[in-house]
Amino acid sequence: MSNLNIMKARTDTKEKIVGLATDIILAGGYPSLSYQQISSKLGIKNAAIHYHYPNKEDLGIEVIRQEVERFENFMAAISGLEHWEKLEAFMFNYRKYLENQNRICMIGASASDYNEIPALMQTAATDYFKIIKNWFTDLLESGRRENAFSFRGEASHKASLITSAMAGGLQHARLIGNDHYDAIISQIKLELQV
Amino acid sequence: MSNLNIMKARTDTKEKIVGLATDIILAGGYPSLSYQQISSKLGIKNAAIHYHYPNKEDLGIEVIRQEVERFENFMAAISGLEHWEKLEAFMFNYRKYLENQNRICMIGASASDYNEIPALMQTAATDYFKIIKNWFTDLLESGRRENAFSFRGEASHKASLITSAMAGGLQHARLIGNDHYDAIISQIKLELQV
DNA sequence: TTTTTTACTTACATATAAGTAAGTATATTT
DNA sequence: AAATATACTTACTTATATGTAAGTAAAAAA
Repeated sequence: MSNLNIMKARTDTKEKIVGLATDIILAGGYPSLSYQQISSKLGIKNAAIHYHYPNKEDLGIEVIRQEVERFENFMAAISGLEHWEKLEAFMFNYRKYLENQNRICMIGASASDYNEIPALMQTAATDYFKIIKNWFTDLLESGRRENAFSFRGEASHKASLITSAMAGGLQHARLIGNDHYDAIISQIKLELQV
Repeated sequence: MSNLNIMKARTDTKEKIVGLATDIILAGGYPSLSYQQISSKLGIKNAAIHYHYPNKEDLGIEVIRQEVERFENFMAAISGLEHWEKLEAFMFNYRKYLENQNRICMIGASASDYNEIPALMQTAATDYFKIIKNWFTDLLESGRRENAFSFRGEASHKASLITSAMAGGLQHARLIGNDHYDAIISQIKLELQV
């Protein structure tokens, strides 16, 4: 019991650092992430962050790793749903970024700052996007086979279109409002109807 | 004659600064833009840039202003074309970013760094995107009316989908290769066919 | 109870960023 | 020919960034 609490205290700061770092990256990109912002918000010193994550790259990699982990858990959690339900769940999950002060998704943040992030983050982001794109391709392919979705052309092309439209839509919503994102979602769904 | 040359020399550095700044912003975002990079490439000193553009915001605004100007010239130049030709021209023009070392478009760069750019750049980017989206909406609407395009739903929704997919596609191409962007373009065109 | 580990803080090093003030050579205008 | 404007450079200021080395209090292990 006291052991449990201690374990919690031990990892509390470390977890909070990653949580805040994630937030900052989704709001302003990896280059905008600074030890100052994190330490001041947590009431600790910069060096405390370096203790847990020796350099910024380590922290950035951990942020992406946890994001991938979250998505894998999400995929597992909705694996039993119908095709349309899966699609809706994915879109609903994505829309949360918008509601959280116009955050964008990790893929979009990594891609737009691709030339400014360390090599290991680049490959981690690539791997992450491949997971998402493959998941979406499978969903579209099996959905069409079972007559839940209707669309022309290759499922992988359609998956490219939809994932990039969603990621781009989150970004553009910052410029012209959240309606833009919602319009994209409704258009995607409309065009998948049988 | 000598007057012309002098005029050219007078504005040469200033133009080169904006050109380089544009390139840097499309490659790494506005926060990655530094006076050092520009001055070293042009063989001048940082203060020379401050002479032409007192602060970074002035330079950033001029970059967007010139980008909008270019797009307006482009729209004017292709205004006489057929619907499909206009669409192809727009997509071809966009694809040049990819070929130029995976640059992204100005809208995508502004949107992903939205929280890191000055307020005047934010509104300039918003105005720019509205111009593009309206142009695209008009193209789709008149194209459908004249039976060149076929699609379900509202033209403005379809325009949102396409513009965000293209901007997002440029970014994602950095992660998984240019085929991703080409797949999006071919899917968009396939889905517009009558 | 002594030793060691954990999770920090203090203090500092180093780099790079934007921005400014004052000086200067050349070209242009008067 | 003298005055002025242009397009810079030199030299400096200030702020902020990542990162490191050494010290420390409390908890855990031996």
